[in-house]
Amino acid sequence: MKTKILIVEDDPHILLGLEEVLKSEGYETASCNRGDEAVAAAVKLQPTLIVLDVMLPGASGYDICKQLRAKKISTPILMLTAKGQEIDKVIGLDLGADDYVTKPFGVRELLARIQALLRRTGNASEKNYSCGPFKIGSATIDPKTFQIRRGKMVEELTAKELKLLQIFHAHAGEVLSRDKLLNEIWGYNYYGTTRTLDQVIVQLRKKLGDNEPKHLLTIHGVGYKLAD
Amino acid sequence: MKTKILIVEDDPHILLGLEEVLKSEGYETASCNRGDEAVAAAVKLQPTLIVLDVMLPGASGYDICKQLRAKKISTPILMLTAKGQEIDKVIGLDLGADDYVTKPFGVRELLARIQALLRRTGNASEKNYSCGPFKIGSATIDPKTFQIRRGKMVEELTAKELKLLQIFHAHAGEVLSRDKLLNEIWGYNYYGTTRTLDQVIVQLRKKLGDNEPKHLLTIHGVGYKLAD
DNA sequence: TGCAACTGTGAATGTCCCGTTTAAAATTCA
DNA sequence: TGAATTTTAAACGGGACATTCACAGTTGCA
Repeated sequence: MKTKILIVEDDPHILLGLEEVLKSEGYETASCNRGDEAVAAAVKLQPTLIVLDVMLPGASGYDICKQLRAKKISTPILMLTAKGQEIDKVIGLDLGADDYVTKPFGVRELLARIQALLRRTGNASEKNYSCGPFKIGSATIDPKTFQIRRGKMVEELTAKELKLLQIFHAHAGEVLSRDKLLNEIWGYNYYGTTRTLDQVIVQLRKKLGDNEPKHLLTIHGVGYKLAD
Repeated sequence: MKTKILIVEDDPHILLGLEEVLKSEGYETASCNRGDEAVAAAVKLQPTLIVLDVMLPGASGYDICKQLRAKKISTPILMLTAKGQEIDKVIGLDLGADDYVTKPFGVRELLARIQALLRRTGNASEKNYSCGPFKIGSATIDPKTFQIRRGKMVEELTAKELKLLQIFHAHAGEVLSRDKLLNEIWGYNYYGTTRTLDQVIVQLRKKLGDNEPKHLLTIHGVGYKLAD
């Protein structure tokens, strides 16, 4: 089944652009250019995801968010906000939007966020990372408890550490570039240094007892790979 | 291969500053100070990324964006805009710029954004070649894991070794000149000796178990070719 | 056959990437 | 708010890989 995206946007220029881009990516699109019709459209069309402008005739994006959540509709919402608009309110739990993009935004960023959102909410075409325990070398990782066990040693994992382990596990044996890992874990607009990743690797090698290293291998100039 | 950045900027002050900064960061730079020459320059120079001022003599940054995208050139574009310029609606969708920085901007911010842009546009150098395993003689090469297997022998490949193998495989049977190989792997302005290539060939023959040699054949005075 | 140009290869050198430590900043939690 | 934890940043040394060197071996051609 195709993923259906509802776009609520009054500027015809942007709307057309969005539709074109999303269609070219294989999404099915529907649109709505008035705020006061958006809720009805969402109910009727049952989209997988909603892209919602904040400034709209009829009703603001904020209102729509609230109304949808009030109706117990939990469709993921990606907000479009202009720079300077108060975004604090948008992402908070009180409104229920799941992510936001500030205009002007790049096509790639938008797509990345849509994908991320779909993935997070479990509607992704790609697989989610499993929640069951798995092993790396002699260590057992349990995503549910954020713990890593090795013999009788038990240690806690941080969110980033766990995620990195899950990615490695899902792509066991494959070489994963630093860039790819950074994108996967830190998101598509992370402006930090690439050394941050090393730090997590260091911690993981310690917790895995991987001193040689035998499991988290460095591929010089490229990235890392997991060898069981 | 060095990352090449094309700077399109008419203010010589800013241009020089940008060039200096980017060069000191290890980027290769090219520049263009007229809008109406920018598209041609981008086509000719094939930069990895374009830094594009909005206000330009000849043609505006907006136009250049459009023209490039119309030509299906998807080089990532970082826009330079003055404060107050109306970029909101235009920059993102219908124009296809990927990010922007408002003047005056800090060097750190600019560099961070360039890095982020390069990262998220996935500048993996070996992206063009297929990712599935392939065979050369009795050896199996797996690009995903950077490994070469021959019977029960498994060895690791370096990035350059893998890339060279992929090129040979993509042009199996063809004679590839040293110059062509050097250009493909080291980039179009590499001033090193041609002996560097030989060294990689030596390593590969070892890892392929190609002693005679039977697979990586030397074409005297020209280059090499792969015979399966 | 002999010369000149080209190539193979081990070893020396150089360069840049990564590992690691330390500390600061951000975040969480009490 | 302040302590504890997590995340990010900066700095530096070691080491892996890339490159060059030197010389022997090979090829092509007159």
